[in-house]
Amino acid sequence: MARTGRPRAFDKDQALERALLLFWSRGYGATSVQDLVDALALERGSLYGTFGDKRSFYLTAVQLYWDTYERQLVTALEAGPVLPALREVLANPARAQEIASDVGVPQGCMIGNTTAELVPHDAEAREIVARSHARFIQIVADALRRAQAGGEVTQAATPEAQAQLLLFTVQGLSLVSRAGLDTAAALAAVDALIDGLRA
Amino acid sequence: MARTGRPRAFDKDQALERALLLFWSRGYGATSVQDLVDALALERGSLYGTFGDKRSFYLTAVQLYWDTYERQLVTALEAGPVLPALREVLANPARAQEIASDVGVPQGCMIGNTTAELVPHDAEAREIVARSHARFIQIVADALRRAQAGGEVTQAATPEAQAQLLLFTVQGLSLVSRAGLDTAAALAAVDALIDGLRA
DNA sequence: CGGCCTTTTGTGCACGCGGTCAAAAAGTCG
DNA sequence: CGACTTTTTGACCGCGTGCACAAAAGGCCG
Repeated sequence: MARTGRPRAFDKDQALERALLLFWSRGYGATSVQDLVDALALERGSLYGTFGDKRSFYLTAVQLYWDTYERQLVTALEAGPVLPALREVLANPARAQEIASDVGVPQGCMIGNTTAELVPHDAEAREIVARSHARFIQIVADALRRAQAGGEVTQAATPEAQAQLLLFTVQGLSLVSRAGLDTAAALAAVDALIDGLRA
Repeated sequence: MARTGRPRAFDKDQALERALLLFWSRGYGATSVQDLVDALALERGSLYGTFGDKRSFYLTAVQLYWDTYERQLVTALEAGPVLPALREVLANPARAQEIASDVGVPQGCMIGNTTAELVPHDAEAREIVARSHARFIQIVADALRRAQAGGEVTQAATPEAQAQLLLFTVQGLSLVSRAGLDTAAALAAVDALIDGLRA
């Protein structure tokens, strides 16, 4: 498309990644355009010209966040026993909290943060979030279906119900962790959940 | 203290309740002082004079929210079998979502909303939220301890771990429900969790 | 080399925000 | 009645925001 003209002076992908980190750690409202301008080392006009307004920029970043997360999720579940992998999926945010107690470090799940801050009054954000939820459930339910067939996971509930429960738990864990968390207690709770799924 | 002077022209408690509903449904950032002034039918100065600035006003409302919730929680768990009561505690937000799909109606758990929006950069909010979490765990763990002793609930995990898990789930459920929820699927997930706690 | 197209740069602006203040009003009490 | 206290009222302020725009700059192509 852009066959000619002055070349961009910054790396668009890298700028998006930096913006993702900023939005992730501070949230939408608490991140000002000026913050972005400072952190990305570009000028106001360039930002608007490249990414549109602040809202589109944020939504683009959220989409990138989810795409990255989804890839990791699929990889984690595609081979080996399912329950240990799921245990890791849940344990990760619990441990992340311990490490990243500094300010300015991403906290919680960005999908969850978006749910709380934007979804109630932003239809497009709601769509992105709802789609992410659906994808999570689909991926996890597929894995659980295999695990049920293999005798690893109880058939007391449908894979979909179990996946839905895991979505609730991981979202709740990420959220609660923002208020400070006893890591050991959180891991014990995760174990209790995983044990309840065992056949 | 105020033995004399011009009497207040509005009901303070009622104003706080209305503010609670507004903050609950829109969140902190999306509720402007002007919104409050309009909804409470009082003037700006009266608001600041009575409740302090917007942030204190919000925190007061959150505290009221939690006190009310805690009272209901204690009542629900103090008699009868524990698991059906816990099932209701979890099922309520799932069903609330179905009814309250209109705009302007409270959505999700206000503690969870506060966690996402204020806790990262507000120490006082973090304290309120952390205290609420601790109280929830304490109340639920006490009930679970009784239920374990009575043979209703499995002893495969400690009551504290189980209570922590229930906190994660109820917070996650409330959060996810804001993005729209299949009520039946959510209830199935709740059942899967409760079944996993059964002795 | 010169015209062209695109991005960059930096200023400028209007709006809505949270918050303040001084004067008027409405009670109480001696 | 008149002094005193507290609340009400409504105008007002400074600030930061999201956003637009005009001019300059940089690289491609004929």
